[in-house]
Amino acid sequence: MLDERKKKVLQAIIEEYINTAEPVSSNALTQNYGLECSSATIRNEMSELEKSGFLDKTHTSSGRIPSAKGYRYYVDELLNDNDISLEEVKYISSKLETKVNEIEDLTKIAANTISEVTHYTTVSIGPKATTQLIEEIKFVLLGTRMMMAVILTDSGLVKETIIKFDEDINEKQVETINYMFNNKLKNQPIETINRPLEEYLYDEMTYSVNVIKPIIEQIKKVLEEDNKIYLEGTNKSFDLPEFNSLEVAKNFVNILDTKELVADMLNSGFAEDINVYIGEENEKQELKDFSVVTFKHKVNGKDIGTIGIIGPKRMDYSKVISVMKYINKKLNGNN
Amino acid sequence: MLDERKKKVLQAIIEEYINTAEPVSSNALTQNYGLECSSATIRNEMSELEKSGFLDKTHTSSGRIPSAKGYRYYVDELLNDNDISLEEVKYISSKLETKVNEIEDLTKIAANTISEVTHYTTVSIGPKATTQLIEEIKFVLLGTRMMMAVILTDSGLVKETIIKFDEDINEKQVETINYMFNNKLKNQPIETINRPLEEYLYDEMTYSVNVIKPIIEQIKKVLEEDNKIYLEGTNKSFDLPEFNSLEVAKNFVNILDTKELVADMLNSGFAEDINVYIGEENEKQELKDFSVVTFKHKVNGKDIGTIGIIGPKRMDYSKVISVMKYINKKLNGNN
DNA sequence: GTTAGCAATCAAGTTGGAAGAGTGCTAAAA
DNA sequence: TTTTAGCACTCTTCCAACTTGATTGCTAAC
Repeated sequence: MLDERKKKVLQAIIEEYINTAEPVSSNALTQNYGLECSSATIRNEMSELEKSGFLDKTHTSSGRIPSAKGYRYYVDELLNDNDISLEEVKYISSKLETKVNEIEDLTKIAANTISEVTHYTTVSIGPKATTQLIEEIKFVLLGTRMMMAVILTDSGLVKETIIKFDEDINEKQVETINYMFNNKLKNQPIETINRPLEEYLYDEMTYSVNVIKPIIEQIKKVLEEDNKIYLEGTNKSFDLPEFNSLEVAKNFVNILDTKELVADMLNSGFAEDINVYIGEENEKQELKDFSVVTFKHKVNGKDIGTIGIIGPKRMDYSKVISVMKYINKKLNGNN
Repeated sequence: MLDERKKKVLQAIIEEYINTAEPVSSNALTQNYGLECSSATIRNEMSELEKSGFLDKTHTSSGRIPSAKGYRYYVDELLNDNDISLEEVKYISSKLETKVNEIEDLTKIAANTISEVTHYTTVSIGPKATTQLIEEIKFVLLGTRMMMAVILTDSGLVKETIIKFDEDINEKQVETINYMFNNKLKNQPIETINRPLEEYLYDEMTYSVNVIKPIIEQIKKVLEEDNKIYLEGTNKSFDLPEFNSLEVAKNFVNILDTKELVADMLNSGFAEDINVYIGEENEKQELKDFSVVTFKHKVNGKDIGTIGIIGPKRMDYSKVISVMKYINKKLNGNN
């Protein structure tokens, strides 16, 4: 589709623009990109790349900037997905070796690492519990009218919640509840919790609806609720030249403040891939001036969490994708 | 110190400036503030207020803006701390009636409510566990090498943490650990956990250091760590005219991104009061262009959480303080 | 003590070049 | 046929001069 030199020119323009955030002139490319021709020739190539829609101009006599189509071609065909230095590899490895007790902390550490290495803002979210199996469910009495339920899923996710009662509960009851719920739910998919209330009561008439009902309701609530979203390096974005525009800065803060938007953004990608959404490719209008790169990381074949970068369309896709690939590999390797 | 008319003029200037964010001219005050005199007289008063340090000018022929001293006088002497409408009272009451299972959720809801009513950004943090008594401590086995510890404090705070072991643990051991730790720590202040390792082992030699040590370490860690900080309405600040300055916006994002700074800010206030820090009154340099208002809310005489507003020095102190007082009262009442 | 009137001050917006960066086109060279 | 040099043209950016309008401070009269 594009001949070799056009590819080279396009790649050079995109990389120069990523570095400088300024429209790229034909002259700028003759200096450092090893294109064996004059600026006039490059101008001709640029003109044709513009006609084919890979480049845009801000005004008649300006240099070129990549179009959405240009970025897309770059991401699909031209980028180097191993753009990661030895120092970065070392830094990432040491960060990921941090001992964690909860699997969600791993996601947070990975998101923080990505933000540190790429200098972009990252967002992350834990896994939806609903995709998993209940491995174990435990109840602990706290005081006399309060109980904690701890649910362990097959991929090591731990969810806990407090349940309050209108009547006193004793240790004996808790023991039976423990037995009963594990009996019904152990190694079952999460939605098993939705069985009719009567089924819980059928075997164990000893316990009143007043006890069973709040337990089920609260467990359902905590398993179905969206996970918390963690932001890392919000301020890093504010060092980018794009953020000299107040409108851009404000949109960005609005996006990060809208948790549902961020959650949708993170949940929409395909599980197997690194997902790249460039500008208008984002489903959400609000994101049209930004690029988003996300990936879900897995342990034992189960989704553990999703991490995303929100940055300018002029994002360093090579670096971002390289780092994400490396981290993804490391996380899977580290089981 | 200030005669009645000067007070009136100062109050009028501050309130006008809070509303408009523009330097206030002598003319502007003759319109709406019921000062029975001409602009020339007001100019004379303004001139004297400036000499005493209550007002500043941005340049020789500009209107006046309040100085830090002016704001301080306003907060201490002039403001109306019952500046709250019936709608707001209703809204707040309904929000605070939300049923919560964890006491920290109450802090979050209150912070969110304050942000909604005042249109400023709020930050909130849970109580430091270290100020409380351990009411109960429970251990639950998860799998074979993982345990969850749940600690309940006397003010109803629940902390939980996961502990991993290098050797298998059985239910019998968990039972004894439960007994042993409750025996040593129940109704004790949190720092009791710091007793020498040998003391734990003295009575119960059955358990190896390999089991006891990670438990103690992890519990200490989780009790001592700073609570999560929650932000509400970050984007609300970006609608303020002050945030048309990129520098201000950037500083603001940097502040919110620095969790330690926000935590210090929230933890520094006095427990009994609503604390107001105007501009340079803030301990932290970074906050010198902002005002911070914080309060700790209590239940049963124990600190439950701290909520703060970060906004421009031109903050609507009347509204903010009125709302905080009302919420504080409500939270204590609702126990 | 208060006020009207007016000169002085200063920010902010407007205008009009001048400078500079970059393109597009043409015609010559390879 | 492809590449290149040269040059006119376009458009942004910067800056200085000027205009406008808001507001004060002062003075003299009320």
